[in-house]
Amino acid sequence: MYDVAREAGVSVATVSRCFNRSGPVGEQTRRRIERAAEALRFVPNRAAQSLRAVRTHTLGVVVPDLHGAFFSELLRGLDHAARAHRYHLLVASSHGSQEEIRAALRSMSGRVDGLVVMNPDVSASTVEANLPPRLPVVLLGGRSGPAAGTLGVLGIDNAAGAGAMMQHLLGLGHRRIAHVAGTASNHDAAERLRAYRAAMAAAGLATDGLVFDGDFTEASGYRAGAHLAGLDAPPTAVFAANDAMAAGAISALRARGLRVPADLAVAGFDDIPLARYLSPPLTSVHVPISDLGARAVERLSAAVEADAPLIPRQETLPTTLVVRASCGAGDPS
Amino acid sequence: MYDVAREAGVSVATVSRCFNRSGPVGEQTRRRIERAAEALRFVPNRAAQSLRAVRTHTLGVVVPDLHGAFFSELLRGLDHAARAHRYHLLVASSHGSQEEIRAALRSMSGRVDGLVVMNPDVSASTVEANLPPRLPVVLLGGRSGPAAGTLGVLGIDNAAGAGAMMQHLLGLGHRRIAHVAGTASNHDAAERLRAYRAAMAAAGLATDGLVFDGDFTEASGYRAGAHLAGLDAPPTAVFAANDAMAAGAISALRARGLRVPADLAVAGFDDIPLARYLSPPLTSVHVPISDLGARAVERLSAAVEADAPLIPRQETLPTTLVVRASCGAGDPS
DNA sequence: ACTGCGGCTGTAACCGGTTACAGCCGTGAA
DNA sequence: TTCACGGCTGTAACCGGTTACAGCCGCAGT
Repeated sequence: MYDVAREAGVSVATVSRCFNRSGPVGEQTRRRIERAAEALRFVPNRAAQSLRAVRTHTLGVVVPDLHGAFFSELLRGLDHAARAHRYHLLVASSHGSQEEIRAALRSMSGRVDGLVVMNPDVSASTVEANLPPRLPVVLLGGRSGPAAGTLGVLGIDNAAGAGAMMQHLLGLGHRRIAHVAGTASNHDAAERLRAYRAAMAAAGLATDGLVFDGDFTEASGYRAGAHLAGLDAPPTAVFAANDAMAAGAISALRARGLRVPADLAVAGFDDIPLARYLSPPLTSVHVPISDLGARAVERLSAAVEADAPLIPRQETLPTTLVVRASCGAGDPS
Repeated sequence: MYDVAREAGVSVATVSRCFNRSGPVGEQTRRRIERAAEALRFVPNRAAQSLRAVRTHTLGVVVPDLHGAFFSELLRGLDHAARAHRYHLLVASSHGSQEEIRAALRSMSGRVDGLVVMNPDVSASTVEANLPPRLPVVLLGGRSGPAAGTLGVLGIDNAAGAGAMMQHLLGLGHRRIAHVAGTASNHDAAERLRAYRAAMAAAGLATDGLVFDGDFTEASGYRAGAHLAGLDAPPTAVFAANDAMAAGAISALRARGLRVPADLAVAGFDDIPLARYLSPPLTSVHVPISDLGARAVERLSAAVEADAPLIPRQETLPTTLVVRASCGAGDPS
């Protein structure tokens, strides 16, 4: 900036005012400055601006992984809302490891005005210990305990969603319903599994041998499908903890000559955009993934604008059952 | 930091040395400092560190959109490589608009050590005009002209991939082959369309009425499938410019009672992870998406470490044909 | 000619770290 | 006792912007 000032024959203060329109600058002075800035390819250094302003216009995002449609959709929601509020996104992924989480959180300090942390197995105290006080943070989909300290918590209603799906399947007459569970340490996965077990128990049905441990990937869904197809008494329905595993399961079942839904109904969870385009279109539980991101940004943005600590409220977004052809009911389109 | 220094009864220099192990610090002094830092929840301000060090340990990523498996996969590749080189990622999306691109680029200045820009319709001069000189930049999948100025260019071999796919379809005996094109302004889409036309022309086949304008979304693929199924003389094969549109097309064809591949073969492009789990498993052109991201990070990282301008080389990554069941050939699993 | 005033512009402190350089202190040797 | 030396620690400049405050200049009014 000093170079631009020298080139234009003015002081740095004038250059700054010219760029931010934060003070009066003479017409021809402005032209000289703009010419100089262009010639020198001057672009203001945001780090310096952030340092001085104590505002970065950036929100941090820490997710366990970037793989799959779920995170893609979440990021899209975050991005969309961030753009609307004129924020940028700083993304870090912490492949589950506590150490990586610590590093990711610490790397955010001073670079962001607020933080979205999605991590099943991270405690509120870990987050707080590695961030400066007063930084607004929203925890996504963590344990639904009371929002601790100054953290906001945002989750989805896994129990209600999984419950609705189970009622749907039971209502269609299914009695042997299998469940392909998500990553064991994942909180959402645990809630979905619990709701499955509860619904089966309430209907007086056993779940022995009907729960398959998956990890949210298509490949694990495929393995589950292959396993179930080979059973002596295969289930008549499979409820997967997410859509990717449901797609994998369908693929495995078909490869073994089973028809979906005629021989076996399949249902998923998340309702990713592709779900309606699978063959057959997948019955799923719609999760407002991008709304989740949008809502997180709203809350952070509100806290930042007001320069007040975030209200440590817990919020749960509703889920809705989406019936398509893969369970044999509803519009077969 | 001054607070920590005061609390521990030392100077800021000692605190800094203690944290970075960049100088000798007495044993009990260190303990006092650590105790004070913990009590005050001190986390160093990265903006200040960046400003002083002129290194941010962050790479910027500008993509047109965050939607879909392609970007998800790209981000994963970038993230993985960035993590390996101990970099963080600053992500911005510029929904196509020139103005948003400008804003995104300018917001990166001083916050990143290097930049990955993926944008079909952005000229090298736009990029250069909105970034400080000497900032290493890799352009992804842009026009494959000679790498301009100081920009690196990284692309994939669309022509070879689409060509191989067309040879495969023609080899299976197909003569009426339709193409579902990607977003018109997209460079990759244009190259794939061109290769399709070239292959048809070389085989002496007409393409009248066989090209459908899509936009890379499942919905546009669905519309294309519905349209093609309703033709008086439907094609015997459909080559979609990406997998999402292929999935949409399959869904539409099945909804109208057509069998894939028996009545109509379908092929895609990108080979997203889900492709093998579609029903039927999708024949596609494998694009090393995550390698693309990894390679971009490698080149930027090399330039940053060497503190030398990036070598403005153009690099093209190969694509490979992946035959699955959706075209009636190959392993039907 | 002098004063008042308003429009531009310049000087310098500050944001929160890092680090070159200088200084302090205690110990061992002369 | 004096001096050299090495191990710690403190002072202050610097990174690149922003901005409070002061100063300059020209013009209108008296």
